[in-house]
Amino acid sequence: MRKNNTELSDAELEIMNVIWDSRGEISSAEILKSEVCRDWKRTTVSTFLSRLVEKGAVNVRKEGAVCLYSALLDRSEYRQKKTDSFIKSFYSGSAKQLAISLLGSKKLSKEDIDELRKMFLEEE
Amino acid sequence: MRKNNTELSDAELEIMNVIWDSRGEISSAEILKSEVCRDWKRTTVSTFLSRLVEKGAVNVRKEGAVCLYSALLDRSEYRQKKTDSFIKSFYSGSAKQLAISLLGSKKLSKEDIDELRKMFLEEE
DNA sequence: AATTACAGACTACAAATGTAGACGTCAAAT
DNA sequence: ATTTGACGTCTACATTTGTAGTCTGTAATT
Repeated sequence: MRKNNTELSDAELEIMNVIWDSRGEISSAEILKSEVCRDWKRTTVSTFLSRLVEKGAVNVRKEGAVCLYSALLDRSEYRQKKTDSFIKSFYSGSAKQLAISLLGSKKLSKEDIDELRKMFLEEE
Repeated sequence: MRKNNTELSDAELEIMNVIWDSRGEISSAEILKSEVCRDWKRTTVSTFLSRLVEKGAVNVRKEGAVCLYSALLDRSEYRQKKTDSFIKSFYSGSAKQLAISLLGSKKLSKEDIDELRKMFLEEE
């Protein structure tokens, strides 16, 4: 997996998530079948795929008439990078503020909070 | 403050943050002086401002020859919306996963973690 | 072999975005 | 009053992004 400064558009990221989820190689037919692609035409998805390849985020291998795609861009690395810039843009760079916001947002269940608290306790 | 479906570009958001930070009215001269605008030409910033007004995110009032800008878009609301979609895009919709990632990311100091743990305890 | 059904490549095009020059104007300094 | 300087508006343009049609070749079907 390489470390680069790729930037993905929203649509590209959605496709990328499908590829990442596949862990390995996935055909465009498979990708097409995924939920996220429901509202896109075949050729639209193809365009996104080509752009992902252009950007070096994805590798393509031809198997007969079909193309098989696999991720080159590292998921955690990219996620981390985007999380950092997200925090910078929306929480003045304060991860703590984001954490507080999550806590107040009702997006965490009682169990989540309980589990997280335990993790927080181990963090000493 | 209105509730709408405004979407801001990266550059627009940076300007918007300056306006939000000002709490009230701010002139373009002031905005220009801010750190984020360091690498932009005056007219570039002006363009962003116009677009923010077009999008209904910002109100403009003329005071003599100068324009004074103030936020119409609600900051917390927008932040919350973007946080939700961020979590969806990068953490499969799991706020917990994001929280865990924050914990592991070294972006929280010991004190932060301590404080957060206390907040977590109150959350029962 | 001829036909049909996919799948990949190429081309196109509008909207959004980043970037900024040119021009006009109002206010301040001379 | 004239000049200078700051600021606002308008226009422009390249790039990126979303969206997809068409053309072409291969694969499966009859």
